[in-house]
Amino acid sequence: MPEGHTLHRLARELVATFGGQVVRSSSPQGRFESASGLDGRELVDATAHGKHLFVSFADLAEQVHVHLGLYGALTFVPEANVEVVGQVRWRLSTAAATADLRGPTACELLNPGEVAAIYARLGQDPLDPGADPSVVADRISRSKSPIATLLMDQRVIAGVGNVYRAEVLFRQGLDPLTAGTDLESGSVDRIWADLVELMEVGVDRGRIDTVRPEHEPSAMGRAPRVDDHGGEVYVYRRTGQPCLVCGTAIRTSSLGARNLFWCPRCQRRR
DNA sequence: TAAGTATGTTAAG
DNA sequence: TTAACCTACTTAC
Repeated sequence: MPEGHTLHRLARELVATFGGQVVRSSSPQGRFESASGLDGRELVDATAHGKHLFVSFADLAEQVHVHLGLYGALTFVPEANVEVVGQVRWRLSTAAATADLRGPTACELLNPGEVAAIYARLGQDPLDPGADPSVVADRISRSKSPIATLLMDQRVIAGVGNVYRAEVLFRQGLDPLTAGTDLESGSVDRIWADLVELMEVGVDRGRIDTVRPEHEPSAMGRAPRVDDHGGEVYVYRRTGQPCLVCGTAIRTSSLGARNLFWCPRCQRRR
């Protein structure tokens, strides 16, 4: 679930569900000690940058910082008095709704300086309308690291995870191991534009769909297929299966302890 | 019941 | 580069 689009969607849902309302706040699991200090306060706003979520309350300078990590989740139920199931780090609720946070890497109350420090170390977010893609292009064009590594580096681009990385490289026809310095001019701009498009779709749908209409399995005479992660993709976790465009078996390897997926025929070094 | 897996990040070696 | 961490779910034994 948690690449950048997920956090932006959750920020939107938090505002829609609790914005401007006095909320109950608790930590059923007990591991978010600041939760009780937020009880009875008005939730003012929730924003996301990259994979980080920030929640603010009336008359409180500190903000709650949430990072979902690999398997954290924030789920909403349109009811009050919901039974606690499993490990719930933070629960927000009103008479009309309950939100439960499970398994986050981070759930902490941060002062303005600490929040600023997180923003300072993050790169441009494709989902931020004010983002400056030229900063990203400069940085990538000067790096010898593989484009696959650079795309996942949150200091360069904030919010891209393993699925968007694999999919945008396929859509751009790029070999994942191409060095940043070897990318032809304009490549990074096309990657950025594609990420903006794909991630905006991700926020709207709550899933990662990257397959163009002409390559949909249904359009190719095959049955529709949706991966466990909940979207329709070209290469992510499709190891050994035929490429939706050329039929070549999708390959996988490990790069920096993360799984890499690509089509050896459609994705060439240039 | 245990092991393995996952869309992530940090700190230790 | 490796291990550790946070949780739920699937698969193996």
